[in-house]
Amino acid sequence: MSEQISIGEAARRSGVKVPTIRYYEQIGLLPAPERTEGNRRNYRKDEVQRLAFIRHSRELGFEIDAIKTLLVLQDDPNQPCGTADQIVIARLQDVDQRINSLNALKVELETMLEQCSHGRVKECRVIETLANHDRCIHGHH
Amino acid sequence: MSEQISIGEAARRSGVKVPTIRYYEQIGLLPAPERTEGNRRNYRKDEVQRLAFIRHSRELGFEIDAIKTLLVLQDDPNQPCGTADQIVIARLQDVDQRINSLNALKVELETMLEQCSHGRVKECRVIETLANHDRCIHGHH
DNA sequence: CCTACATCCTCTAGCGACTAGAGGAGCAAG
DNA sequence: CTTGCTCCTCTAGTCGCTAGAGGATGTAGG
Repeated sequence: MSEQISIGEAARRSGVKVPTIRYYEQIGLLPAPERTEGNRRNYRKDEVQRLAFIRHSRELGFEIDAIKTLLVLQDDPNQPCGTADQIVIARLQDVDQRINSLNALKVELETMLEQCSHGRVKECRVIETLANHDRCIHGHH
Repeated sequence: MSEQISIGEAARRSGVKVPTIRYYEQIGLLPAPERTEGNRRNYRKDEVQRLAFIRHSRELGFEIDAIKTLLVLQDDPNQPCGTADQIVIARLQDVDQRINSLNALKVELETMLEQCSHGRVKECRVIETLANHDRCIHGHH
């Protein structure tokens, strides 16, 4: 017969924590597995594989809903992959936006630090920049 | 006497939404303002200023707890500004890390898209890359 | 066989930083 | 006087987990 895979073992193999696996089952992202006589979850290899898929997708920042769609696609290999493409493209745009705003932020934070005289709060540019958004790098709005 | 500033007006001036202002009061980030006869919040200019400070800090990604500390510093101008510095430095490191991992992500997502033949899911690299982390850009682990 | 101890089970509540909605009161303009 | 806007409080929901209580089951050693 095929191997017995406990939830702990599945966690080790997939890199998804035990409570998170149970959570995924609860929200319907992962189907409920078979149980042993003692009522313990007993995973099959393809379920562990599915967990790894989920984990990788989460690492790439996909939302649970997007992952659900991706999993449906994976289960039906004759579907055109345009939907998957679009999910990835949307995520890519999101990532680009985040990178841009984080870069702007980085500049602003660095400027704050450079201007700080390391004296008292009274003449501290850090506090003042936070207080007075107009003077900051983003300018008026 | 000084101007009457309703919560809606304070929201408009500071850029913080009305329910968020009430939330900030609830968690003790913003002191409870005076009330009018009709039990409405009545802000003073310095309170609106404080809201703008909070908003800008949030935009820069500072956590509420960090902002609490920054506000205490702002209120006591004779304190050395080293604490403020450290908060900013910590945030800067965090931002740097995020930028790095987002850039790695971007590359991976782009690679996925480039390899996709835009056919069926069966031969789609997008789905396969997600399923098979080993083959992805990050390599084995 | 007994005892530790690890692992598992379910269930509920908490996190951060809001956001949404119910149900009602106050206020200004027409 | 009525319409419609803003305001009030309160509770519950969002996302993706994480933590903890309280108990059952499984395994290894003595």
